[in-house]
Amino acid sequence: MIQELKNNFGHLFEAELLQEINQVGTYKDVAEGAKMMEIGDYVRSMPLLISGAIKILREDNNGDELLLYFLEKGDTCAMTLTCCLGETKSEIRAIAETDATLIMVPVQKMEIWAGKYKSWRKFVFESYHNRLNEMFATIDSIAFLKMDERLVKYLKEKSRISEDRIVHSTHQEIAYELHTSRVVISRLLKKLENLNKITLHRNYILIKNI
Amino acid sequence: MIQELKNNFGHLFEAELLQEINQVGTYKDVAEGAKMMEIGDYVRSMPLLISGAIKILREDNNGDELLLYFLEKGDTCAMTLTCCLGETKSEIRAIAETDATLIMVPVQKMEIWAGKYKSWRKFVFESYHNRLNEMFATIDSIAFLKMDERLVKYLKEKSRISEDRIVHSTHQEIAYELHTSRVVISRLLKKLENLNKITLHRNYILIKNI
DNA sequence: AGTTTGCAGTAACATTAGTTACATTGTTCT
DNA sequence: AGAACAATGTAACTAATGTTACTGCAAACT
Repeated sequence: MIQELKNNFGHLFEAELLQEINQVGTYKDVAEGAKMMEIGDYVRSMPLLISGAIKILREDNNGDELLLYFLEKGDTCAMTLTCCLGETKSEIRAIAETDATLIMVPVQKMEIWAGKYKSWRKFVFESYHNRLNEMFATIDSIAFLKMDERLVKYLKEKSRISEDRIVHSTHQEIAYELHTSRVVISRLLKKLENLNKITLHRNYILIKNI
Repeated sequence: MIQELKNNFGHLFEAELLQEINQVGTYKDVAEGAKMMEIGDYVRSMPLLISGAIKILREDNNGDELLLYFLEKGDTCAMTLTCCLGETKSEIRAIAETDATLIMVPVQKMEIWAGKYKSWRKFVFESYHNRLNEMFATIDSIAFLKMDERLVKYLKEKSRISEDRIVHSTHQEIAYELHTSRVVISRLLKKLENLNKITLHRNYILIKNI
């Protein structure tokens, strides 16, 4: 198991820290679709993502969802970082986008390592930084783009994340994640199909050249 | 000067750290409207906000702006935190919303203190956490609210930040920050006035009960 | 095979937001 | 005062998005 750890985090952490992570961390496999964190949850351990992808969602008062961003291997969840320390609740929902493997590190270690290892501090800071930048990108999309452009970005990203030219989503699911209605998505997808950029099928979409 | 530092950050930092901050930090006053950071800037020092408020803006390719959030006393700019370490450029613009006072801390200290002082680590982590939460709130507004609701939130926040029931903005300025057109803002403001929630004047708006 | 269910296609319409154009009213400058 | 300018008010229109309602089709179930 230490090998996977080294593959994904070896360039970041020194051998000693890798050892520690391997000792105290527990490996965990999650299946696609599994809910890994819910809004309001208290977090007691920190996940380091070894493989797969996690999608991070936000929800409003009416239960409407919005996709914020994806986490990929080498990432961690910024939310847990201070939830752990600060005893605050999660503001977001995390769901496995694909099957995924992760290492769960106990909360206490996080702060100890932050004092002990410079590389750990760097990792934590950079994680925050990356999450912030993803949030900026998300805000750009919502604020500056129209729905058709957001849809194209969504399809590209979804395809990239799953390493598959087929996006396995229904129109309704896409509508949820972009926070719009199914009819709107169907309409825009049909336009993309007419432009020969995608091909529509039941339950999946083939990405051609977008 | 050490007194102001203690007032705002005394509950966070131990005496020794306060001393260090006071020694290496330089106090700086900025006037309302001053541009404190531009998109693409490299950041070489970290600001701790003593008084006043800073607005943080995002810009798209066409030069259209969007207000992200405000920083208030006791806050710091999350962007600088890793820009300093990572040598990356700023993704945002910072403009003094009111006259403000801040302490500029040299970059190098930031990492040194992170290893040395637990309270500093806590502060930095919490800063990130707060910024992330503000980003969530911003995304909620953009994604889930209609323009009239966003406008009401904006006016409330603006009034709160400046501690003034009068918002000194033109319709055009508001339109920029909410990324819409002046006509739309004028229209919605007029509705709010008809609902007796505000009173419109040239160059300013009186907040009554929103 | 027949029924039920979920997904997708589409028309028709409502609402919200963005755009253009122009009038009106203060302010500032000379 | 008169000219020039900035801010606001409003109408009329367009575009984008959201909503309702109904259709056909495919998969799943009995």
